[in-house]
Amino acid sequence: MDIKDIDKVDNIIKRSRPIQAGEHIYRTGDGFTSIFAVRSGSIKTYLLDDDGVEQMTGFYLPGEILGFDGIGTEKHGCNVMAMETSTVCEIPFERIEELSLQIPVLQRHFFQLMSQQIEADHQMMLTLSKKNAEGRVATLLISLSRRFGRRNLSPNSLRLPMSRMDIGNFLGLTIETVSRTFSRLQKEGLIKVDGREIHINDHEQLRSICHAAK
Amino acid sequence: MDIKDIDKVDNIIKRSRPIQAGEHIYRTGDGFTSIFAVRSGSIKTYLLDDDGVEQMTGFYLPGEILGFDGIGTEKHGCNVMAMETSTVCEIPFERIEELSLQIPVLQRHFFQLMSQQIEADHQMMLTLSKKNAEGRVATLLISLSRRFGRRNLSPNSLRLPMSRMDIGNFLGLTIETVSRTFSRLQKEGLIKVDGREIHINDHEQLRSICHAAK
DNA sequence: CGCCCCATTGAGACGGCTCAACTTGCGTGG
DNA sequence: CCACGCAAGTTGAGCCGTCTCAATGGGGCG
Repeated sequence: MDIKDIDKVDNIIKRSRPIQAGEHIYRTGDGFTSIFAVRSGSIKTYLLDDDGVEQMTGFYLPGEILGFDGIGTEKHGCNVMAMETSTVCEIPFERIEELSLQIPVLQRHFFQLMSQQIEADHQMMLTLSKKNAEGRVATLLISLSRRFGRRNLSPNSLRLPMSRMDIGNFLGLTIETVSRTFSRLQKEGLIKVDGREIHINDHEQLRSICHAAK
Repeated sequence: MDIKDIDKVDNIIKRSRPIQAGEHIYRTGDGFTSIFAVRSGSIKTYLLDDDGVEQMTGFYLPGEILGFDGIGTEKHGCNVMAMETSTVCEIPFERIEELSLQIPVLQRHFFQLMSQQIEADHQMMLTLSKKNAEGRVATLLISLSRRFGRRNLSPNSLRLPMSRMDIGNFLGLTIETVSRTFSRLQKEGLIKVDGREIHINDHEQLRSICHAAK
């Protein structure tokens, strides 16, 4: 993309105000107008079905993009909440569509982003369907570590943006099982746990227990 | 879309030869060039990870579109196999991208299709994470019933295109549990099972046990 | 007919859930 | 300053649903 194109894209982005922990950016059923890029903080997305069951569908860190649900129906299909004070960029989707017609690489880029989301969701299906508690927790830690590393933060020392409850909800486990699993991994020396502070001692071994095994 | 546009789209579609049961359309790592629309038969997509663990990621029936994985990386991220003799239309993705620049509603349409795939995958995450065996099987049956109905087939009487093995793999259950669950639902009178032939006696009650409960 | 594959059914093992008690950190108010 | 309540996390004991292992029953096909 050349400078002029980047400028055009830049012009349609709205910088939004900070969002407080626990505040929603949008909810299921809200009209779909925009997608969002996380600038700081951390965001969770979750389904809330009729009988009140919650399913976390994703955690989003700075640099990541969310909101691709709801293009089909014009209504958002999930809830989006800040897990801590966060800022996001709002990107009006109609503008993106218009610009995409002029800038082919932009169109390609959004197809790619959505495709990546689909692949990530499929990996998550594998995790939920085929891994035991240790494998699920290890997979989450490796994922977070990689994403922290991409932002030039230490991949070995990280602060979990989410509660045990959220982790359990995301991974299909109870908070008790999450807690016990952290304790076990710590006892085995793979990680060091102090509340939300996690230190990864042995990446290799942690990665090895990500492999599916029920 | 006006007639001329429909014609343009029609011209880029390649009608492919029939594909035999068990034959692959593409595999993980193959270069991404096209998406596919199912014309007849039925198709399954699945991940195959390093240690040989398989995770079914979707079943596709006539009228449905697959292959949105791999746009990001230019390589397909899953395997795609015909479950019975099937025919598909191949739609070269570069052609779609070119046409989308000329026909805005086409671009919108593909964004919508991918968005719907994402929402369906999130629903599947909820199913895998929060439902017990009965709920998972019931959810699959309701989904198939709805999709058969959309094709003007009976929503009450359907022939499963996939084996018990595939169902178990998809739902994160063993074939034994799938089998036992079918038997239990039959004993309760909700469905009638005869191998792959399923008759749904009580839609209402079947739908009611789809609700999450572990 | 005999073989093989798929499906069904049973018995026992085990991982994660449920329920419950206890700890820790934090904010509020006396 | 401490007392108190509250929310989040940890740990233990027992239970339950699904997996594992094994035996048996068809159905299609050479």
